[in-house]
Amino acid sequence: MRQSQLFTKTRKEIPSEETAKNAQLLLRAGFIHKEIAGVYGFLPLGLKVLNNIVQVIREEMNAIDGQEISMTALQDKAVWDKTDRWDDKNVDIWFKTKLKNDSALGLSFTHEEPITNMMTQFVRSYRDLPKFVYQFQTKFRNETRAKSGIMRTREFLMKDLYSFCHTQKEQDIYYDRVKNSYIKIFRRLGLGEKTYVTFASGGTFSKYSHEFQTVCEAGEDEIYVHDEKNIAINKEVMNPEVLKDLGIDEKDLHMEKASEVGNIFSLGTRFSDAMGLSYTDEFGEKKPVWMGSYGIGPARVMGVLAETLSDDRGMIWPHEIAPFALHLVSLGKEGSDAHKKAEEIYEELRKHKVDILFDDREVGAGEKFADSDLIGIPMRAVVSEKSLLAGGVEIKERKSDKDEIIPIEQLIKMYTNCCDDCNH
RNA sequence: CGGAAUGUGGUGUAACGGCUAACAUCCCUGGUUUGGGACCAGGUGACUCCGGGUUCGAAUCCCGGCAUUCCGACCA
Repeated sequence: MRQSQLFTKTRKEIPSEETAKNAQLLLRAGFIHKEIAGVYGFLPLGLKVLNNIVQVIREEMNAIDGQEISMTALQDKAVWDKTDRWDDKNVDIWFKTKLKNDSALGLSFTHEEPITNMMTQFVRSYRDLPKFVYQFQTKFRNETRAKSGIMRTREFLMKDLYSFCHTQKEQDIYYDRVKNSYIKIFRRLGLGEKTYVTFASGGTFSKYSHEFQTVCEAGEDEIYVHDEKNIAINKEVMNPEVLKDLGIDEKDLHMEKASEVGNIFSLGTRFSDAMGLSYTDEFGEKKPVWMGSYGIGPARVMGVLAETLSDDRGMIWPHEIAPFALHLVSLGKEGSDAHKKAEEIYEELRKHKVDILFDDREVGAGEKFADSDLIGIPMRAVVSEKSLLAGGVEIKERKSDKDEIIPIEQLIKMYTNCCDDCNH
């Protein structure tokens, strides 16, 4: 895409009302737009990043036999009455509204009830199980206090996966598959080294659940990290019993602030019992369905990336989720040889469907470099008279200070000869 | 939900209770410049968050809202 066509602009100054680093950076770079406190929209660059995060998650969900659907945001009170989660005494974050005829409606804050209710229409026999269903869907939570930019908001995208199994054992096996899938996802999202499988409260139906916590100053949680075992314990459940269960010595732990980017839960039969979701087994006996639910917040992931993968000049996106594969910067004046060369490179790469941002604007070099660093595309290629004289284009990784001149053909090859091993 | 701070052109800031609300940036015109937000000249843009009150006079003081941010509580 041509940068001259982008409707968003970068800012030099930080909006004074934002103090969270992720919000400051993403607003300055033109990735997000704040509507009200805790409610953010995504602009072209930000939406590309969000969609890339979603795509990584989608691929991994499909890899563990997930089937993608989309449930509704508007919710029927009657369904939620069955688990007693409509009552404000039990769930105090509902946004509630009404139809013209006064029927009560709610805006979804999660989907256990409606999806379990829906599955009663499709699950009858043991032959119908197991099934794994997921979606990317907007959740609404009337938080008493939104905070930390896009990391704790009132309206946000969530990937929620639900598993429906014959037995507890089958459910436990799938739970482990999801856990491994999540580890892979956060590695692909560039957060692998900082994200820990964290023991947390399991609620009513299991001793523990697992949270995926990314070490991050802006995080709301406190976790105790065990470096050798590469796991952590949430402060909420930190006690001698947990240490004993995990065979861990307290002195090997160190406390870190962290942000919860994902969690996985065994739900037992709580929801299937309440909604009447059961199956008939091979002996004609009626059995409850065992369930689990598994969440990841893609927008929060984006916030955590902004917090952890950035420097004083701007963002440093990981390859797989960067808004573009390459930032092509032309320093030549319109009509100059350098500019013409840049145009040629842009068209050539576009022909090969390489997703690049082309800075074709008529502004000073300094401004282009500053914007390029702020936007944070992993690779920058500068075309100028100077670079052409030196033999081609100057390429530089965003995360590095070293640049290098390479022939134009080599640049084209880098982005068009893609193989399984490369990240372009 | 308890506590605190802050609301002034699009953005960032300034202005003793007293002149036409100032400066920078952004934006527009023209010129110059082209490897780290460069320079010159001119120009547009604000009922100072809203509603009351005090005063000869309010951006400034008082009261009430609303909004934003932070701390705390809350977060199957």
